[in-house]
Amino acid sequence: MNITIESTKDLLRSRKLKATPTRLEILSALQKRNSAVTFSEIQNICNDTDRVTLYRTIQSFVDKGLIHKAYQSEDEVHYALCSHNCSSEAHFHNHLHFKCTRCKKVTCEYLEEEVKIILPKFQIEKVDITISGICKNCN
Amino acid sequence: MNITIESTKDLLRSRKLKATPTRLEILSALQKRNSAVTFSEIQNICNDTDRVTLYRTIQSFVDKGLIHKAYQSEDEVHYALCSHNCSSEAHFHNHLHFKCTRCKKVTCEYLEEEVKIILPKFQIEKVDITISGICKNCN
DNA sequence: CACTTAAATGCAACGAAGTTGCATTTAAGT
DNA sequence: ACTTAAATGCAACTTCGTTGCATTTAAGTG
Repeated sequence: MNITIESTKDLLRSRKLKATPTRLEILSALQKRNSAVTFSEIQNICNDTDRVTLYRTIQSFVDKGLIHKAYQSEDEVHYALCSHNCSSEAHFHNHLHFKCTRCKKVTCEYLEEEVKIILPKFQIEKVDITISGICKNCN
Repeated sequence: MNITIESTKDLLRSRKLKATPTRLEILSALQKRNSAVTFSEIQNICNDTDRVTLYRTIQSFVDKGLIHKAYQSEDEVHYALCSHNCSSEAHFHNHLHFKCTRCKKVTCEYLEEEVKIILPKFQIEKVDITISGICKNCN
């Protein structure tokens, strides 16, 4: 499926978000790349948009299940596009976030074999896995 | 092995840190509990110590391998005592951080069966696993 | 196409979190 | 007791994120 401006507008509208220039800019930038973005990268993309608007835009995207937070130990929060089956309620699946120490990109990766975590007598609700190392492209 | 004030002082000195009252207070508080602490909890423990000193104390503890950051998605950074084999270089082992949604405590947990994460063509250097749910005590 | 309205934006101000420089104090070795 | 490098406290500052409010705009309606 090709990504057009119209399809991006429709995506926003389907989540009850107005298709404003700033939102289209951020969302299509995210669609074009395969890695997560930080707030400062979003600021660079939208040079003359007020930072308050950007904070609110990110928040609305998270609320509506368009993006999710992909945390990384030492630095900024990274935001990644949600996949299609991502809803507002369930952001985290059996995927993980990989931070490459060489190219610094944060990507969502999916495991062929599901991770088995056994904690007797605990109830597990959410699992976040963050890995750092050298990514496929840099290796 | 019993934990005495003297043994805590020695621990500090063995890492080339002066055994000051504030440091002893924080470190022995950490030794007494089985869960990680946040900065604001440290502030409560050391009421009349300047927050700048607390920031610097935490930093020195992290630098010297006494504590490590145990991140949690939504809230503050939590700090946990390092185990004995923890050095300044290698903070993260095959353990994970568990945040209980009921009692709010963050604890380090160890897996009997090691987690197997297979990412073909990637080089894995560090793995951080954070889990939320209901802990053993609350369950 | 003009009109309406709720949503989105920009601006100013604020608050919280963490940092830096510098003067003073203190732990610990001599 | 003396010395000195390390640790602390204070003041000031930066950065990050938030809130209130006035203005603008997307998108539905006649």
